[in-house]
Amino acid sequence: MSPTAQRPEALHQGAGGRATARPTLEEVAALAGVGRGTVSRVINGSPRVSAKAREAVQNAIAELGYVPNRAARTLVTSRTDSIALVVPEAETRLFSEPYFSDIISGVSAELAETDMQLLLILVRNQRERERLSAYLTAQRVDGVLVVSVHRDDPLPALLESLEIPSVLAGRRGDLEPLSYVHADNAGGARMAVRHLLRRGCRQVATLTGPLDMEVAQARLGGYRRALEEAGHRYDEELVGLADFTEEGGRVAMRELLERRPELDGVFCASDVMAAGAMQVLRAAGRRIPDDVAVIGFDDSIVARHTDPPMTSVRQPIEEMGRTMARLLLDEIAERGRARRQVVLATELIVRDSA
Amino acid sequence: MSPTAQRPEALHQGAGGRATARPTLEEVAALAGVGRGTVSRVINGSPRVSAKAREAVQNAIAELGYVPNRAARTLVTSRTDSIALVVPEAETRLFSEPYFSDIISGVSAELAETDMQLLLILVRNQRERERLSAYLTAQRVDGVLVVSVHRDDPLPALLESLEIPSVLAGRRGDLEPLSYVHADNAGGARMAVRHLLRRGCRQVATLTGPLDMEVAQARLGGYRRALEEAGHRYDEELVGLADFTEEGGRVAMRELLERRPELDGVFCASDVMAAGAMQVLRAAGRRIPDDVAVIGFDDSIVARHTDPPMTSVRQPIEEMGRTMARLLLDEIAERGRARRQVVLATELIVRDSA
DNA sequence: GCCAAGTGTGGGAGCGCTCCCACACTGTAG
DNA sequence: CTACAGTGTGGGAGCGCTCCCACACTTGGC
Repeated sequence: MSPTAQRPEALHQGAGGRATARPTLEEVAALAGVGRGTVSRVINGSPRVSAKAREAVQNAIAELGYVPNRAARTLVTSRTDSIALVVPEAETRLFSEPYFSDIISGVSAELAETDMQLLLILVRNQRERERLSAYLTAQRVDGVLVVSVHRDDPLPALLESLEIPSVLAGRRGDLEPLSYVHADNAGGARMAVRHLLRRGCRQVATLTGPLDMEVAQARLGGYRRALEEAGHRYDEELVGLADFTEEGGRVAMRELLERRPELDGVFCASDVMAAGAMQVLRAAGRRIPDDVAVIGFDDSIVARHTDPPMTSVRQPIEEMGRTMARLLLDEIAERGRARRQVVLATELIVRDSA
Repeated sequence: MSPTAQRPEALHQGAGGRATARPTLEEVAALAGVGRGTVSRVINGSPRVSAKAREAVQNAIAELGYVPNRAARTLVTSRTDSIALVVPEAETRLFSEPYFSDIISGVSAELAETDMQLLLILVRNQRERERLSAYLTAQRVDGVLVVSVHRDDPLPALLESLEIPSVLAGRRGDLEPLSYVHADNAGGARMAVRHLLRRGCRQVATLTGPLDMEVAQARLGGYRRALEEAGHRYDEELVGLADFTEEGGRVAMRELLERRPELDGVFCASDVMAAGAMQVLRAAGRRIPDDVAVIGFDDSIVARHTDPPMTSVRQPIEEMGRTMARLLLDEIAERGRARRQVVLATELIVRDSA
């Protein structure tokens, strides 16, 4: 039996193109003339290794092209060196599209320096929720990133009780016990509404997201605060309850227009809602921004393509992804460290709709 | 020493909330009154188990809440039960945004039934390319899905030589040796151009993507074919070379307009290019679609928000993701099976721009 | 000169699985 | 009755690592 035929599934192409078995710690140790323990110490950066031994090992590693076997390491340490990014399916659509890929991009950028791998888990129904629980209970990841949370989402509580390091994008409420990163939604909303007031709007309405999400609440809160600071009364009739979607924006805008035909400004809690609202306004014969000024939220690709181009609040999404990853890595490295909260600034991008 | 203090990192919350060590095969075997081998056979669905033994094992598994340890299994089988989705960073932006999340969504839907996990790998520079090679060489995944390929991309060749099961979204050229799934780009383009001709356009131009990508070539090919089938001459002056981006679309459209002011139709190989082109056309005083009809490709979110709403070619992206996953699972299950190619139909979504 | 503490090292044990060999039982043919 | 194939089963070996104990060798203080 030829040596290469023994375990065909464990072969790989060596540097020379020859099929060779993957080298093990043992082989590295033999080549370097040291014991397994020393090689392991070198690989894991232990300081208790002499310079001479370290060099010999490093040479051997380079020569053999040795790469540690992750499964073997996981088996003994029960670390997995991987983290999960959990995305409730609905969210990939609900959020403006770049949100999703920018978060991923930020997370992945931050992880690039480590040898953590990123697992993507979409949860689209109850069954998959349960699978996720089993998955997490079975400790198959070192930590969890959750892309968005509703107030009654059972996942954060699960994470809390399992004591798995985790970081949320957004929070459930003011007293979120888990670590989270979020944009300054209230501040962004406030900025937007102040902009509307400054340009002379007297009757500023708002289109909200689903109020079981803290983001939606915060944006509504910022709207209210800006109005009250400017001495306006907060008027519930100017608040259109919607759901972040384009169609929702259209419906709510129509109602708003019926209720308060005199409105001259709308702050929308998402760009797509704003796009829907703009269609309705235009259909109703209102000029934008002259009759009604409109501001969106997210500064997504849609904002640049509406007519007129939309003024919108931008949140630093990629930065949020990076920060989430960073917090999570810290929490994994230092189990039981205090949970942390990070708020990132938003920015008003002024275009032509307001 | 209390039993629970022995290996604190290997504890988990049992059903009752009590911290218990994760059960192992051995414990299941003991409870079921059988040997380790029998439990293993039950778990892996071997037919060589008596009904009685199988039932006893299944009860024990349920009672203990046993979940196999993946690392241990990987260590001996050298299967990893995970596949990688490789995304060249640039592409997450280049493609219309839903593309990315729809592919993921399709892949993940198909994987939901299996216990494969999805690893996401973004490659943003040369260094990460090399890390990816090392990663693949170290056999850390059972298969690879590649989101898009350029003609000179070294990755497919690497996958080929490593003989790792893999499926591409798109292909490098006609003779792609790897399995791939792609939309009928040529057919979609042809459909779009025929639509333009049918509505009376006499001078139909096109804006292409980067011609080192097969998608771009195919869409250009479809454009050409439709013209020639209708008895028109293929005129290079009507071809604007661009790069799928909005800014590229603007630039190319301006040049086209200068070269051929009489043009009355444009087929654009992406929606965002079409959006850019529409801006330029409007700035030049052309009415859409009356003076110039415009068609995009992708039917992305942008298409619904341009003014007027854009006619566009839709590709079944989620279905592509599903199909890719399915082909890959087959290839993993049956090593060395023939590579397969799947072409999915495209569809023309008619709105107001043409 | 001795002991104590500190350093670097080798290698056994063991993580939780799958693989496979050996063996005990069937049942059927000779 | 023996022989033999077929079925179901138990458990040893071993995957490649980390952990940790034991040991050799150094150094410094008395």
